[in-house]
Amino acid sequence: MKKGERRKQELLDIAYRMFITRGYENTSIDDIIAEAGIAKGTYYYYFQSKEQTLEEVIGMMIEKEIEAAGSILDSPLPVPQKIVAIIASIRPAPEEQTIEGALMQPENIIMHQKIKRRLIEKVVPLLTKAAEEGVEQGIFSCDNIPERIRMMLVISNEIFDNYSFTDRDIDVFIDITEKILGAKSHSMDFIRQLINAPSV
Amino acid sequence: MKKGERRKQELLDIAYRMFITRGYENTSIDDIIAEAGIAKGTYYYYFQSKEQTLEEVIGMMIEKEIEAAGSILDSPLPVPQKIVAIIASIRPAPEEQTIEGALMQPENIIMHQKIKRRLIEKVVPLLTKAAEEGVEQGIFSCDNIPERIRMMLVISNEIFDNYSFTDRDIDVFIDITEKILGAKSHSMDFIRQLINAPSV
DNA sequence: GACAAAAACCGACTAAAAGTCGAAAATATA
DNA sequence: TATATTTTCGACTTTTAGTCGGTTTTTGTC
Repeated sequence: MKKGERRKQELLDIAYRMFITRGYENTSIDDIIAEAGIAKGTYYYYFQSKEQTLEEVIGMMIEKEIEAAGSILDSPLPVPQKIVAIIASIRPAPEEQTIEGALMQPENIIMHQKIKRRLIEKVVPLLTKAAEEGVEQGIFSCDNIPERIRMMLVISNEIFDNYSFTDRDIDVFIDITEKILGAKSHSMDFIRQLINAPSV
Repeated sequence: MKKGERRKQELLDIAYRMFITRGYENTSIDDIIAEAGIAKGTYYYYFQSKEQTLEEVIGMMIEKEIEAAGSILDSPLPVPQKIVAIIASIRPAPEEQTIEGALMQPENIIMHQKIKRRLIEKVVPLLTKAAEEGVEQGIFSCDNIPERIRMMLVISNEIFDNYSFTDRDIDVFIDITEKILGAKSHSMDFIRQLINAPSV
């Protein structure tokens, strides 16, 4: 009764790899089962549909990212750095965005979109905690924290994922972030360094 | 040499209607040609692919919406009202969102996403003009206006399109909008009425 | 170890849909 | 009328998701 679990995981791994390399739409079930060396029927023994597979693959990705975000939350970083680090951590990992740039490609809108949605749902509570900490410390000053956090996430997603952003975008993002949370002006300028530096 | 144009328009109209009612994914070429009473070959005489049809259908929609937005821009409304009215006007028309709610349904992510992208590109310049007017009048105070406008649009899209939003979302949206543009606090409270009232 | 039940696996088959193509019909042009 | 151009036709190909009845393998039980 354990073999099944292993097989399913194997299939999920293959699907994951293929989805992010060639894209969800460009990956056929036949591709997956060829790679796994199994028959159609076996595949459908483990999954109800291709879309359900996607759903589970995304679940896997999210889990990992949330885990990473959680450990940042528990770290001893200053609150603003924590928040920014968490936002940065939920950005698709390099291998997920660079391999043929599949994740952002137009043919992968669906996958990309689904990831974003589910990630936001999961991350809002974490960031809310961090922001509340900031309010207690007097660094931030605002109400309706979860709603504000969600809007921050929406902005950072759209700006940094979809468009080639400029320095002015960053300036505006920093300004807005400070104002959304009621932080002191320029207190989050450090974001600029984070963005400019690590793009190797 | 005119019959072709009419036929193409006819097909675009049918495609438009079907895409927004049953969704892009759920509409087959066969559906479209059955409705039009023509053969496959004829369809492909006018369109290279299904996706190109979608692209052109979206083009049609955008055109109309931009036209409406443009006339708002030229109206004698106060600047803040102008901006909000334009943002409201680019929201999918009632017939586009309510018929089976197809536009927002998960199976229509692609279409929805494409519309949003292209609409933002087109609307940013218009709203930028309005906002600049506001700065000249001393109602707003900010730099990097196009970038700020884009972020406003991103927020309003995400919040109002995708989730069932709450009163707190609206409060936060108003607050953020004021701060993004550097408007006086509570100067944009009128947004609340617009949202609560006209949902008939 | 025998054996039955459950789990895992197989692959030919179906169905739906996008897109192709060569030829026919309609229309314009000379 | 003859010819060229535009428009239309529909059978055909290809690709892909998903089904199904049957077979093999694994597992628990006596």
